[in-house]
Amino acid sequence: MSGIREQKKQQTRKAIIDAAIGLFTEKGFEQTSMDELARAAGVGKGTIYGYFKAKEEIFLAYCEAEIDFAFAALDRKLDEEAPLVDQLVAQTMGQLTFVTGNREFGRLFAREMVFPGESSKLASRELDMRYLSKLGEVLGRSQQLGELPEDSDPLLLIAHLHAIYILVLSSFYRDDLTSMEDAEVLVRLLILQVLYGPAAVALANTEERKKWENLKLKFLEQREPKR
Amino acid sequence: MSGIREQKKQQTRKAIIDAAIGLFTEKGFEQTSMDELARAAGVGKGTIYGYFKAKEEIFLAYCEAEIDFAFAALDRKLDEEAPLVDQLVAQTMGQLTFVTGNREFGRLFAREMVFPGESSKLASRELDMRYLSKLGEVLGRSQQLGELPEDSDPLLLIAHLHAIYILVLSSFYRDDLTSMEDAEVLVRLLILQVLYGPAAVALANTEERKKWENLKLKFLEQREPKR
DNA sequence: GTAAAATCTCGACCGCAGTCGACTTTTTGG
DNA sequence: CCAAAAAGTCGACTGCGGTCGAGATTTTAC
Repeated sequence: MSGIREQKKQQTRKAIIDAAIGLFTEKGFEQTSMDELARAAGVGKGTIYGYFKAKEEIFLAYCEAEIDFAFAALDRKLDEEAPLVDQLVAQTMGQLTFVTGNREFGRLFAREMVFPGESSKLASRELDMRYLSKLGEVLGRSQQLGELPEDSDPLLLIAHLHAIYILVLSSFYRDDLTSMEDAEVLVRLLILQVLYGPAAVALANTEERKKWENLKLKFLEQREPKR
Repeated sequence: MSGIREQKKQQTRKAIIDAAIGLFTEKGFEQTSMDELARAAGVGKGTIYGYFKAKEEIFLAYCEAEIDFAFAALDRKLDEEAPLVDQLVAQTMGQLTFVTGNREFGRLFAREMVFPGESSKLASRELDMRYLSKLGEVLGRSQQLGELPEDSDPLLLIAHLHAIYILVLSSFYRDDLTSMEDAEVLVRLLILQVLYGPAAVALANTEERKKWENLKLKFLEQREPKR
């Protein structure tokens, strides 16, 4: 009745997450063992599993904290007056920069978000909601301004933009993209294509098209030689 | 000089892969232990690591065999006379059906292909080459037939189609899609959008649009209630 | 206040992927 | 042909994530 138990539980939970944030940030996720984490949190190892189903779930809790921060920063930078394409590119690149900031962290995070296991399904859904609704706002404003055809379907566009984001993230982890500039070129072209159809490359400026030609060369080169 | 060694090595390698195919197919990847695999292959556990860097690498070798089979089947079914959109949808759905045939296998496979670790980067690159060149052929034919604007960039289109494939795969693993019919609706609409711009939904027939409306509802429903 | 029930805590323990170094087999070179 | 070097094989061992059940702590019921 008194709720002593509930109180303690909150404390313990916090202790675990705090310890995780410290250790993961310091030594990385894979390099932190559960024994270590338990010791740092001042609880038995078994206790942790009363709060989290798996190590991976602690990782997601850790991510949430980081993401809150990153999203807030992104929001501040977004310019609502800029052209639609620029806003979308900025949003996508912002996410990308954050996720790939630490390569190993990013890969784990991407894997969990894009192909979640049973245990991370809920967490992943919650996280990408925010991202999707952000895009929804941008598109909504734009549609009202007449930048988009009236009969276009916002959700379908969002799906597509999400697809682009995942693709670029994947390209990064497959070493098809090696710099953020390259990534931005690809993102911009893909977004142009979605918004304006397959002839959209023509809309890019000369500078971008040159960069794109280089990117293509690099890509094909890496695959052609049958080795 | 005699090459006895080389010969034996090929044998051993084959024995390991064969054992893996048998066990993975029968009991699944995660349920098969390296000790078991070693016993089945008739070698010591340590020996396996002379042939493969990690369990995951054996998994990819296993995948290659499966994929060869699936691709051949797909090729036979593809109708070169069909409209571009139908061909692309068929190709994408074929892949999807294969990969998700076994849910757990598919998730592991997708994770390795889309966000490969250092050890699987090469294998993943080789595998998706075939898929990409397949799409390239289809698009090439189509461009010659004038179904596509002359100034569209095939590689960019391929990138986009790949993005769609990954997105739909992801949606499947996030339970946003629960049937292959749903998946096909989404794939078709996304492809239409890429080929003909954001107003393309209008190109779908009434039946598909109804299905899409249902899909959207289900999607939003699952996210709205703050629980 | 107390005894029974419910809940939480703990670390020894399990099964696993991957390593290591002692041992065996093949190749080399004189 | 033989001994030294190189290459390959092996399973006991290590460290890890996750489980389990005995015991401690809180809540409930009277």
